Amino acid sequence: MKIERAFYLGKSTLRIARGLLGTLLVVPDEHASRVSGMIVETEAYLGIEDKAAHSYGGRRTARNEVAYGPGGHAYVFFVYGMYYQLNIVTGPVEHPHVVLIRAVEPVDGIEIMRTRRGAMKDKNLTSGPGKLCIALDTDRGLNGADLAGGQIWLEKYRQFTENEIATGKRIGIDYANEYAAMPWRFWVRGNQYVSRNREG
DNA sequence: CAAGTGATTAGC
DNA sequence: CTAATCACTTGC
Repeated sequence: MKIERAFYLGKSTLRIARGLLGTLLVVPDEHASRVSGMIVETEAYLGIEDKAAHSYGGRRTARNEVAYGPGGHAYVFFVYGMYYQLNIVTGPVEHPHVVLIRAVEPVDGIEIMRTRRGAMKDKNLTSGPGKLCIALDTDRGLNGADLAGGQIWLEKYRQFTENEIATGKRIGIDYANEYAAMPWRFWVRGNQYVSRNREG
């Protein structure tokens, strides 16, 4: 069952980032009907105040424009000359909070993911933000896509309890000074598809 | 551990 | 216009 729009419009992006663990990220596919993975790792980016966020200080560019739109849409951007990263926009209009999807566990269409990822061990198929975008074929064509539409969406799948979820600092944002230490990364404890195994 | 990669951004 | 940067991955 598709996640309802109200969920994405919630006040606390941190709660949404936690709540996304265990939901299924689904992309339709012409060969396999659909390709999907269960979200096992997320990071919250808290808009204007967050030095690690693209919208820090109110920065507003062509790239991050969709983050200023209403929650419940995909924000996809390109980085390091090679990789896409998939985010979920949260909160109301003019409130540029997003949740980065850092890792999923393959559920539907694993054969297609193997083809897209090349000669890779299964545990490397979707265990990172760039990897999962290749496996699920989520590129800039999905930037701004409505999660209530038919291009990409999330479904309820599993629930994790408090102690199955771990929290720590975010990855790859050391430039963000005091915000680099904020515990805004969430992951499913012990899951082999989490991008790195470390506490924090 | 460092190279690769090019869109995006800020700063002239 | 130009130069620096970058929410990563892979292969050495």
